[in-house]
Amino acid sequence: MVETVRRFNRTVTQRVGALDDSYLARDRPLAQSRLLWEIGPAGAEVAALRTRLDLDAGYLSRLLRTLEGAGLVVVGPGESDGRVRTVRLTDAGRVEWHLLDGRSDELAWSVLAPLTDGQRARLTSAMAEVERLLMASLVTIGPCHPGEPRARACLRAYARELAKRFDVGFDLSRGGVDEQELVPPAGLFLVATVSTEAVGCGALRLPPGEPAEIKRLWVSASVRGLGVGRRLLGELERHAAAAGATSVRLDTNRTLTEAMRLYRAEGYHEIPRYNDNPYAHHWFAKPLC
Amino acid sequence: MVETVRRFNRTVTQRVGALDDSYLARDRPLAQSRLLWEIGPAGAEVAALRTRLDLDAGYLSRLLRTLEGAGLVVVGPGESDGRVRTVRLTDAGRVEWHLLDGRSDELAWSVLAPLTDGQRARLTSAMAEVERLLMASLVTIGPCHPGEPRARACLRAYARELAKRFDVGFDLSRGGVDEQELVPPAGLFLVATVSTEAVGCGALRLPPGEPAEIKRLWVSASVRGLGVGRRLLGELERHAAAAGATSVRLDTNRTLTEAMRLYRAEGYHEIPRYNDNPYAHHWFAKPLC
DNA sequence: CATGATTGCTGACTTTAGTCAGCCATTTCG
DNA sequence: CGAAATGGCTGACTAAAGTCAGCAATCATG
Repeated sequence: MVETVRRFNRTVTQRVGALDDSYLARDRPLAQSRLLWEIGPAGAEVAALRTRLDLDAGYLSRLLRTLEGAGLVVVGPGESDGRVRTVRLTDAGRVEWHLLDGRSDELAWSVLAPLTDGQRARLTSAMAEVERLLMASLVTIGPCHPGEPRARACLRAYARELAKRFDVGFDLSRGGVDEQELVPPAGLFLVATVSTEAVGCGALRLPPGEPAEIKRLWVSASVRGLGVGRRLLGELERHAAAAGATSVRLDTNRTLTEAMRLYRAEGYHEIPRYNDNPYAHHWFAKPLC
Repeated sequence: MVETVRRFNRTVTQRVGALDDSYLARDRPLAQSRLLWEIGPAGAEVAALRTRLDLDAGYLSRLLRTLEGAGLVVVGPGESDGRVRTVRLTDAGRVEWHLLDGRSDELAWSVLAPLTDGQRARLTSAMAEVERLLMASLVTIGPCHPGEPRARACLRAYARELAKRFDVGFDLSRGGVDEQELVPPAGLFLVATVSTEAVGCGALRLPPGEPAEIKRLWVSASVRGLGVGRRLLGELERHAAAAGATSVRLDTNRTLTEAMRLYRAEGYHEIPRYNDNPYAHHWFAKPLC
């Protein structure tokens, strides 16, 4: 199995990667093309680009200056936060972007073209499988101080999503969870990351004299369905058990049906209301062995 | 389908590629590590490294000088051809190579580790499938003057292989094929390549007044079983038909059983001896529609 | 043995990529 | 309000990657 993975890494990653890069880097340096592509017709925030492409702030700034100099993008002030700047493609930039997009299509087609129909179907389904499983295995889960940027990014995304899904909106500060409660030994905050991007989180409170409680369980849409939520939940439970808890409990909103499915599948059962969280409709608990 | 291939290229190629590179490039620059790895415990010829890694001759030379300076390799004279130099790892180089090898194993295992047994099995079989089909689709077939380096490399490999397989050895010059006969309009020489490496060839003679003849059909062991021989044969037949030939014929040695299987599968039937090729035991022909 | 092709090496570059410290503007928090 | 944190920009770097022309050794061939 290890041998298969190694062969795959060697041939596929190297060869296809090189081909891909050479297609992208035809008119301008690779980093510029990649950045231009990543900005996209919808525009993007500079901070988001930095984490997605894992670039040094100075280097990114310089790249943006070059693209701006070439008349391909404009960097303007952010919408809500004046420090976060947003990049948009100009008309010329949009033309370039479509050119890159076309090349990407062309490259993809050149892979499919020499194959028979049957081979094509087998190749694409195998590719989808590899991508899915690889993504799942590239997710690493580890503890993180809730004040760290990665944790903050998760909590922001968590709040943004709940605000969108709840009929009444959502305000993180009304959750009644103090940051200090999520630092060992009083609790734990876990973050799931893919390369440098945070794609999920989960928190555990260990209030003395009360059962352990799970809060802030969130998984980014980009990795949903790969078992990340399950892994986060399991890690939190393991930590709670190690700290001596005999059970964990949690609350949830009626709109979060996937979450409730997960809880039930993992052995949680519904219990009566145990707090006055204004956003909660259901309360669950699970005994720890 | 195109969308699937694009997603695959984007996520897998980028992310795994970057991870792979960061593992390799821990103690020394990436290019040096890659080169060291490619040399391997068995050593390699400089010319072979250049085509495999697609490097500039000057750059490669410099990289070798650096590795030599670090006491990891020794560059010595070639065996048969005094111009082609061979690189071998020193004891220190072998240690480094094993370190890289170990890291590669480690990386592969880190991909498998977070998955369940079932997921692992699915991932590795999907990887093998992708690799196979991708390799097949990255093979490009095109005409090439038989004097070009790529063609010469193929013919050398062809001769080397036949010399190994025939009981009586093999001498290309006794084949009775003149280079000029394989240049349009008198004939055709096709080469199959993956990125810059030649992995197969096939030749067509169109002697006036005689049936067309296929010669020098060879496929590198690295891509055998992916239909490259079939594609080469088909291209040659198509060219022969376009040139007005109504049939093609060829001869082969009794030790080349896979080749004979291919010929029969493609509609060739055995015919009586039509030439005095000292290496031939069987003669085949196929009518062209 | 003279000639031309092949192979590799070296010097002298240019371009890309990446890093780090310091600065300023904006926002958040006490 | 002031202090601290955050986000981005610039200058001044270093290192790596890649290119090109010219040279020397070796080999194939007439």
